[in-house]
Parts: sequence; C-alpha cells; structure tokens
Amino acid sequence: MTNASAMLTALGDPTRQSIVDALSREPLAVGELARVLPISRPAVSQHLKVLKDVGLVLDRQEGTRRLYRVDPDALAEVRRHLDAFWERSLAAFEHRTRSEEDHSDRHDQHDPGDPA
Amino acid sequence: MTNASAMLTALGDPTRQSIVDALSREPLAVGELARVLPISRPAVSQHLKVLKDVGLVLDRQEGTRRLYRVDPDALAEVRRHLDAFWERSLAAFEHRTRSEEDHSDRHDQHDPGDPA
DNA sequence: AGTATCGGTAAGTGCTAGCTTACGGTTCGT
DNA sequence: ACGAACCGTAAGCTAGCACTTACCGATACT
Repeated sequence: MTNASAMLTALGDPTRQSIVDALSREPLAVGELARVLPISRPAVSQHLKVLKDVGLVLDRQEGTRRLYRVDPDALAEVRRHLDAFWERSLAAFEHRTRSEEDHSDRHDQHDPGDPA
Repeated sequence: MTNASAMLTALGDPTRQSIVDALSREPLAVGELARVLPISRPAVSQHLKVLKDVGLVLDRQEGTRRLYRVDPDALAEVRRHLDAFWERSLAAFEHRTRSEEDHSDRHDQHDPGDPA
C-alpha cells in the first residue's frame, strides 16, 4: 500500500475529513478542534494521530498547546494519486469510444500497438 | 455531507481503491474483478454497490454480464474537493509565513482586517 | 512549590463495515 | 425446455473502528 492510498484511507472517515477541513483554514490546537467537533478531546487526539501517522498533518508544540496544521504537500500527493485514476479512466473511455467505430469481435483492446 | 465527501468516504476502503484502480484501466465484469481480488464475488458486488451509490462507477448490462466502469466526472469532483483543501491549506500557510515578519503578541490572527 | 491548563494514552464498550455461504432471478446456448 | 453462467441480495458472523471515561505527564503562571 503506497503512502497516497494510506492517506486516502485515512481520509475515509467523515470526522477526519472535518478535521482536515478545519485545519486547512488555520492551524488549531486539540482542544479548539474538540470544541468545534461533536466528539470528545481524546477522540480528536486519536484522529490526529491517524492523520499524523500517514503524514497528512504536522504538529508543533506551542507552549502548553500543540498546534496541528495540514501539510499541503501531502494533500498534493493524494491529489496526484486521484489524478492517475482520473486520467486512466478518461483514457480508457476515449479509447473505447474511438474503437467503437471499427468495433470488431476481437476484445484484445489492451495495448493495440499503434498499427500505423 | 456533500457528494464529494461521500465519494471520498467510499474511497476509504483499500479494497474499493483496488476496484477503482482496476476499473480505471478498463471496464470489467463482476466475476472478472472477483478473480483478480482476494475476496468472493458477492463481496465485490457489495463494494460495487457502494461505489455506484455515490456515483463513482457506472454499470451497463452486457448480455448476461454486467460491465462496471469508472465515471471520470465523479473522480474529477473528488479531485476538486481535495483541491479546495489543498488551496486553503496553502493559503493559510503563506498567510502565516507573511505575518511572521510583524508578529506581535496579539493572537487574533483570524481576519486581521487589513489595517492599511 | 502549588495549581491549572493542555494533551497523549490506556482500558473498555457498542456498533457497523466487510466478509462468507446460501439462495433466487435473469440471460444465453443447445 | 433444460442446463449453464452470471450476478444481486439475504442472513449471519467477526474483527476492528470510533467513541467514552479515567489517568498521567508536561508546561506555564503566581
């Protein structure tokens, strides 16, 4: 499992999506997040651990508090991962559409080898 | 919960990521997917139902088989959603960096109001 | 030093996501 | 009409996830 898919998996939880959403606007401490979200502070801590383990968020000690923020580079990595899916699906679709004109019965549509 | 976040949640499962991965390359029937994946055919069916409910995949009857494929537009929507996170986190970061020069002790950093 | 705030972690619980087997319906071939 | 292949759904089980409360260490203030 690549790092990008691990991040995607971490983003699967709606609560963690809310956390990333909030943190993307401005860095927040754990208690501040817990005040906004409908869950307890330890629950927030556990979610932040998950997000931190996959590299989606960064933390920095600020006195007695601990400020969490989103790592833009990590988000960019997830985006690239989705882009790969998107481009491939688009390519497959267009390939299908093109070969619709001369649709023969042969179904070896993978790697046509550009028969010039 | 918006549609994009629902799709993101559906993509949270690693098996579903594999399914989308496979389907992005070329449309496949349920049985073909089950042959590749380490799970049973009904399990694949259930995953496909989840993906279809959020609009990530499309299906079309092909004789006795049922071909599933990825909807590129849906993937694009998820991508845009992540883009929003990314842009905001980047903006927040740069804002922080800029206001680092004149960092006073006041911590009302939200909406400084551009004090000319 | 004493106190308060903040936050990570341990322990325990409920629920549901994901899986399997079993069954039934539909489409194609003979 | 019969059999085969394909697939969706029901039913049931289990592992793990998300949550809570309780506890403890660390940092800052007076």
